[in-house]
Amino acid sequence: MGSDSLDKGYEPAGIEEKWYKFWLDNGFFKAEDKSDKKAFSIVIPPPNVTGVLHMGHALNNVVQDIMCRYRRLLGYNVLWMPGTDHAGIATQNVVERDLATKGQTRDQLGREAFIEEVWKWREKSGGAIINQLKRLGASCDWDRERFTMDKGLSDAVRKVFVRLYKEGLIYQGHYIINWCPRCKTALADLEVEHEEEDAYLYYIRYPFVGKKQGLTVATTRPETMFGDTAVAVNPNDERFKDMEDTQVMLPLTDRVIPIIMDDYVDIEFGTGALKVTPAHDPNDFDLGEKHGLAKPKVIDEDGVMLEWAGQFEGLDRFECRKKAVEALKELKLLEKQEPLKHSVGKCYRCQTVVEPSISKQWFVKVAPLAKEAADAVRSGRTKIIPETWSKTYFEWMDNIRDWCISRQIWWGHRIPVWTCPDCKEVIVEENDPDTCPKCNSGNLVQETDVLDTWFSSALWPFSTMGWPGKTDLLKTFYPTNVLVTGFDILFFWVARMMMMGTHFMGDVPFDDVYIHALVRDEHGKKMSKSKGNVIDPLEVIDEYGADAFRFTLAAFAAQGRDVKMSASRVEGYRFFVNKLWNASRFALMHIGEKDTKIDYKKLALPEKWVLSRCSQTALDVKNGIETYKFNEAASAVYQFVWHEFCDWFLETAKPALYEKEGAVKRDCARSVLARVLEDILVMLHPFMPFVTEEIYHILPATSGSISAASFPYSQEQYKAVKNKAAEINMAYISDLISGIRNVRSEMNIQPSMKVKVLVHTTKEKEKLIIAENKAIIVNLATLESLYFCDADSLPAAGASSVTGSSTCFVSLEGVIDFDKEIARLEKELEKKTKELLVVQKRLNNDSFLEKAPENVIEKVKAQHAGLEEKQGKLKENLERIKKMK
RNA sequence: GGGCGAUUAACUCAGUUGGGAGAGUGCAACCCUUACAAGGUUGAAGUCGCAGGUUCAAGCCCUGCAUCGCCCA
Repeated sequence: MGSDSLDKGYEPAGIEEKWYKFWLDNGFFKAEDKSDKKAFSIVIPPPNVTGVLHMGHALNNVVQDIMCRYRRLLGYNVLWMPGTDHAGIATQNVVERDLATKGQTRDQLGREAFIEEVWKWREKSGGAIINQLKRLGASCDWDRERFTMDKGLSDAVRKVFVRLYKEGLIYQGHYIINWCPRCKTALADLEVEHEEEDAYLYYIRYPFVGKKQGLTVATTRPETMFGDTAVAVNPNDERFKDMEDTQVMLPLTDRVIPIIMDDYVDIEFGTGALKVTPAHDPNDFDLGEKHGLAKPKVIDEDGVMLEWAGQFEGLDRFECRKKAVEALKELKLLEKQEPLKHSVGKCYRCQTVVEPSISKQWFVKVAPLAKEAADAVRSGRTKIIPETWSKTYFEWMDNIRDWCISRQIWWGHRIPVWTCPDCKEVIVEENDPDTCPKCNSGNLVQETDVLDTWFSSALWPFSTMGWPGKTDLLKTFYPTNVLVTGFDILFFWVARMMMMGTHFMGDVPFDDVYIHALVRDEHGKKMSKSKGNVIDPLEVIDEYGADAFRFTLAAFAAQGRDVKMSASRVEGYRFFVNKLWNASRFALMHIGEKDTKIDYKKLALPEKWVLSRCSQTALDVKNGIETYKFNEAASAVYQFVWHEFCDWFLETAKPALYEKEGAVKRDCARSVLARVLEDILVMLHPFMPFVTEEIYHILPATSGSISAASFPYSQEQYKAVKNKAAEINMAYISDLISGIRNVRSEMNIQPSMKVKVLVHTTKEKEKLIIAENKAIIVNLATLESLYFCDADSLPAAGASSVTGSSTCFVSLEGVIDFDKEIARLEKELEKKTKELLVVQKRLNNDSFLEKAPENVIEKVKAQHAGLEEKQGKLKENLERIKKMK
């Protein structure tokens, strides 16, 4: 195919859709349940079914896609398991909002009808994110897409619940939990986000019984005072000794409460006296348990004050705070209020301030599970990358609290627990029971709560593969090779998968956990709707193409650092895509179907060099991907393609390609060009799947899809083409050319003007290299002629450039500006002299020579010799030009 | 309060067993040379946060400090 068919610039629109469809139609993303090939598997972190693609998803999935596509190129049987989770609270919120627009509530519908509505919503608009992932190029095995509410996955949830219950690891209890008054459900500790807020610390006097004086307590939450059942002080606090049997009046009520002693109380904070509200504060709850206090609830599920609040009953909790403070002021019981920054817990789904509250909930006893899961990382069975996150993981695992798994919502896995109203028997079974096994009653009542969504997500690595069945898929792909995720769900999800995997599968769910960065805006701020700094990945793809976007993410995905994203950065990589496109366009003007065989004996220096560098780059890409250093892989290939292949190889090959040097050289150049371009496409394919597929199909000697190609350079191939000498010699030639170019530029020689150059060299080897590559030098330095000269016939008026042991004299034909050349040489001489001094200093240091390793000393000596030679030549040239003047 | 991390060129960041400070963008000069002006050539630019210490040698290891960020309580 000729270059006529290729546009001058690469236009991703249309091309991306075409190839994505092609891949799907040809089943390139399908995993085999059983195969002789080596297996590689990843389960996708299931996005919420309500979710839309954001930058975090984009980075997360691009990283996974790079690994999966790379492994396919290596010939692996790859499973990338996709799916979504049912996001209990979030989804229920969405559907309830929908209903509200129609003036309906879920209570009006009733549970069953409501759940039907949710399923309908899911069919219609759920999982939009799946199609958005496809725009990114994600090569998931879509036929296997899973949803946490699917039958199979729900069965797994039941099995796990029942087993944990029977093992005594799930229990029901009356404890203090985090309650969201808007979502009207309990939340796990993790689901509460703490935020610093400006508030007040209120100092309230609780009078001693029958007296005016009293004890002053400090609190940020005066509305909870109605639930106070004690005031606590530290027994070591001098101020309160002898108060053991004293009682105080609870203001605004007619109740009397005791003063208790407990060294939990912080003497320094506030007044040293702590009001104790066991029903609405986790720490107070513990105090209440310890001291046998009553635990009256004063705030209900809607955040409204209950009966115990007396005159304030029926008020919203925050309204009550205001009113209670006013009332205290009037009674002169409010001594003062001070501004205070303190952290307020909010619901992670709706940002409502959570209310700690006592209620009956289901819990998982996590300590035994956490131990197994933590040990798996301690022993190195599962590696967390970057390693520093394992500290965070241990910190949490070692101090873990029981996990509240029941939610008072309807959308989710209903807890498989039934009670018999007749005999009070509790039945926990995988299959719905019809009658009570104890009394045969048929009036069984099922628990109304559902399970936390994370409970089912925790089973994801094996429930998606058919567990509890003993499937081939599990046999082939469990444990998965790696889990890719952001640190924000390290506890929510990774830790819990580790617990469930080790407990139920007897093996960890993944060998590696790769924790990637957060994507922020270009100023490093977290993207958020309220800040208005959100960049929509789909818009970026529309504007710059998925390949450029993917490459940008990979290039910035350095371990342990956040990715700062901006359109201009993506634009930079679109230029790279375009560069590749145009290099290919150029290549296609020259190569044909027959240019597949390289005659290694006939290769010119740049050809040997580019093959050597290409094989090295492939190795660097391989290492980068396999060690999760995607930025290193990306920059290795970027650097090679742009600054070695395009800037040097293509330029050196042009004379041969344009048939100025005969058929043999032309064919050599063609074959190497074809080969290297193909290698480049394959190694770039994991990063830029679309454009590489497009070009691959246009290349004359390729067939089939690039996604089924082989990653270039096996160990043997690498050894065969890796050529250190060629790299050194080519570096010499390019340095020499750059030296001449520098002279031209500094001396203001027009780029189009051809100049004469004489070379004087003291090393036969350099002379040989220069002679062999004369045409290249002439061409790339824009020379009229290039000849050698002897020491006794050095040119009179010319500017000079030193490379190695050779000096190039650029003829300036009487137009030389002596002062300028002198200044130029002096500047360079100064630079080199400085460098030389540093090196000399080291060599003059006896302890360096004595203690440094041999190879380092050798290196420094060689360096010294080189610098000395260069300095000497610069001096000579300077002297000569000064005499000329 | 506990823990983790960051501080390198104007900007964004690389830099792992300690051994001559790098890239991309931006900037300056010149150039539409038959793949690409979304390009090319050349150039300028850094006491590697501060102060000590270990070492022949420190951006890298140790200690302290400063500033910023995140997580947990």
